[in-house]
This record gives sequence, structure tokens and C-alpha cells, in this order.
Amino acid sequence: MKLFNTMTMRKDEFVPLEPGKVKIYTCGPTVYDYFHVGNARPLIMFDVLRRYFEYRGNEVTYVLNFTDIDDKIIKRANEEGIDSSDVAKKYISEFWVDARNLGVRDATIHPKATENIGEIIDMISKLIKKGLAYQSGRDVYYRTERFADYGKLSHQPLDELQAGARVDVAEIKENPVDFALWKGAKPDEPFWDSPWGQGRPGWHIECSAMSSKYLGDTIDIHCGGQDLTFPHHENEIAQSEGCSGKQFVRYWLHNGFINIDNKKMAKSQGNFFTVRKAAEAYGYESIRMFMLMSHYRSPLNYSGEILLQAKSALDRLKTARANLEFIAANGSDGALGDAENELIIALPRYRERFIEAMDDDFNTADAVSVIFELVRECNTVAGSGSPSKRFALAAFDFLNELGGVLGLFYAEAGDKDLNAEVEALIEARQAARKEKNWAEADRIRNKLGEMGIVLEDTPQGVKWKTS
RNA sequence: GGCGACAUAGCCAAGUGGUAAGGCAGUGGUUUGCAAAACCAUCAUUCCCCAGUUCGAAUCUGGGUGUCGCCUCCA
Repeated sequence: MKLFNTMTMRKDEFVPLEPGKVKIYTCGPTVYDYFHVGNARPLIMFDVLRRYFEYRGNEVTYVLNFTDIDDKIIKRANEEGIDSSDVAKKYISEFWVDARNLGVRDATIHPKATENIGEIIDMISKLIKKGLAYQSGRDVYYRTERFADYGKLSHQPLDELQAGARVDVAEIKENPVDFALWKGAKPDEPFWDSPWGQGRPGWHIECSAMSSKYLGDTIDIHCGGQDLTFPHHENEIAQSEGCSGKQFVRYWLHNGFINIDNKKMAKSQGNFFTVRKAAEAYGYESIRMFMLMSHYRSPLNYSGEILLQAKSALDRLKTARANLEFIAANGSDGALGDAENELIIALPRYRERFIEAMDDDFNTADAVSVIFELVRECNTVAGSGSPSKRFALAAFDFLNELGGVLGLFYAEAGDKDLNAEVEALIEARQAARKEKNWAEADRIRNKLGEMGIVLEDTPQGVKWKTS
């Protein structure tokens, strides 16, 4: 498998440190609000990466952290007059609602910064001892010019960064590019005790500390949005490699942005849609489909029209899948027909093409197109003659296999079951149809439509789905 | 100023040297009691522009134009 590595700026052949085992760390959310569609991209795409590694027989340890102490959380807490830990708690639980509805599987470990303060303090102490960090007032800063490789990920020479630095030239810092590892607490701020007084960790050190605690000094893959390349990931390298003396990350993966009118969707710009809100209009799985249909590194414009397109595309797949499931239950019991047999023999070729696409820097857009071609074949075969249960079941399973790698075809909370009232109406309509009482049959169908139930008359019987 | 990305049909989007995948929308047809779903056909002589390399370029090289991102919290 090839992965585009930001460090080398090309697609590198992926070889895990330990054969059959893959260690991945993805920078998780700062929990001070609902997350938006832009935040959802790394969650969804790197969830797919993880699923794919598992599909190919690897054991994956996947870490996704929560930054649960941060300036923004404190700000939010002050605005609402509540404790910052309550803000974090609330938005972590809201995170689970959206993430699970998007079909994002729980990571192996979801560490929280506030539960790893000890490890963070240890790491900072080690950096100070090595001369890579210094205390200044009640803060601790990283001495960037001491780390020879600083800038190697973002490919920016340190002196250029200084020239372009718009950061406040705080007196307390030796160099404007130095960044905080520990921040002394201001009045009314939450704090933890440390050798440098009461305070809290800086943002960058959390990820370094949690990554090494849960995955070791060297990990296979570190993921995040492109905007984290600098300074966040650059700083992580300085901290982790400065501390351990070993390579921190072997492959750096960065997803492109979700844009609105070609501008990056960002909370600070105010041009964002929360996943919660977008899902109300188009459904969670459509958001997932929207992301899958393009390459994770390409910029992707968000709009209602495009979400609708993604929803229609997804519906095509889901309908095909539901048709196969229906035939698997109601089709003929006979042996496979010639066309059925041919398609089943061809399935491994679809699998190969799917894998080929995914092996190329997990090109989900291409992988999705393989599924569409498969679906057309399945529809053709299932729509002619009297399709057999055996065929439909095999095709159904196969569709689930490929869809499952992309995290498709899951039930969202709120998917309806058929209730007794609906069932009675469907039967009444069938009776009317038998008597060729089309007016009555159509009346019932319209009524069901208003209830959100769409009917399809098929050779194997009546199918229904929610609209 | 430094570093980087992107530009393919009405819309979305793969393809990085061999003659333009896939999806959405549209059009014509088949099927259906009518629908729905589905299937078939159709839908870019052409990939931002110019020049070059090559038997051959959307793909490589040079130049240009446009858009965006990072360098500051940011997925």
C-alpha cells in the first residue's frame, strides 16, 4: 500500500514497524462545541484507513485523543458560567452522538489530556533537563533553535519562520518561534500542580505525551488536518524526538479542507455547518458518502446541492443492497442461473480492483466507483428472469464486504421499523390491487407516502423503505 | 516575503505517458395498471491558456492566468 507522506512529499510504500501491526494516532477534537463538517473529514477518512488496514488483516491500534483543557474551553466555560470540565464533558458526549451516527468506529483508545497530566509533566521535565526547554516566569517554553530538525515536516526553514513570525514577541520567550509547553494559571483558571507552579499543559505537548504513552516512542502513522502540519505536528516532532531521540512518526497523513464557496470552513471564520445541522437536512450517512466520493487530500466544497447529490448516490447503493436482501428472502429457491453464476465468478475481480484503488493512498473515490459498477451488474442480473436466493445472498454479502470497508450501510439512530399499522395498510393495498381497484390502491400508497413509507411493487412482492 | 496545493462535462469527481472511470442532474426508450426501483441508449474529439519534449500528453518540461491554504487558534 502506498500512502502520501507529508514528510517526504510523495507516496511512500507503507511498511509497518512490526509486521501485521499498525499504530495510528489521529489528533482529535478540542471539546468546546459541536464539531463541524470540516472536523468530520479526518474522523471519517482516517476511520476508513483504519478499517482498510483491518480488512487487509492487520491489527490496528488506533488512538484518537480529546483535548479537554484549552483556552477555548475555559473561554466557553466563563461565558456559560460553568466549570471548564463540564464544558468538556458535555461536548465529549455530543461528540459520541455525531461520530457514531457518522459510522465512525470508536478508536482503540480515546485518551484525555486531563487524565495524562503526570505523563505531560514528565515529558516537559525531560525536555528541560536536555536543554530543549526552559522555564520563564511560570511558563515553560520549547527552545526551538536547539532542535536541529525543526521545520522538517512543514519544509520551512527556522529563519524563515522567524522572519514571517507574526506572533507576539513576548519578552518572556527567548525566540518568537518558541512555543508553550506549560502555561502558568491565571486567576480563576483551572490548574494542576507542577514543578513550575500551578498551571496547565500547552496544546502540543498533550499529543506527544499521549502518543508515546499509548503507542510508544515510534508510531507508524500520525493523521490530522492540513492546518495542523504547522505548527502543531512540527512541534510534536520537536517534543517527541527531542525527548526520546528516536523517530516519532514514520508516515504523516494530512487531509485537505472542506470549503464553503472555496474558502476553508473554520469556526473562527464563522462559515461552518455543524455535523448535527447538516445531518438534520441530509442524513449522517450522506455526509460520509460526500467525503468518500472524493480523495481525502483534495479540497472539497461543501454545499447543499452537493450533499443532495451524495445522498442520491448513496440511495442508489442502498436501494441495490435492499433489493438484494429482499430477493435473498423472497427469490427463487433454484440453482444459480447462467448470468448469476457469471457474476459470482466475477466478484473476486471487483475485490481486486477495490483493493487496487485503496492501496493507492486509499483512493476512496475510485473504490466507490468500483462499487457502483458492481451495483449495476447486480441490478441487471437481479432484475431479469427469476433471481435466486443463493445469488442474491452472495451478492448482498459481497456488497456488504466492500461497503463495510468504507463504513457504509450502517443503521443510523432513528431508522424506522415496520409497524403494525403500516403492515395492515400494505395488505389492504395488495387486496385492492388484486381486485384491480387502482384508485383505492393508489390512495393507500399516497397515504403511506405521507407517513414516510415508499412502496415498490416487484416481481418478488411488495418492498417498502423509508423516504 | 517564505512554503505548498488545486484548475477535467450543467454539477460532483477519478485518472499522472497510450488515446477521458464513476456518481448526480437531463434526454430518448424498455419495464410497470399507474408509479417506484431498475435496465438500455445518449450526454467532454477533449482535460485553464501558450509553447516544448515524444510515434503518442489531461498526464512530462518551461512560461502564463485564476483560485485556495499554511507561516497566528484552526481538522
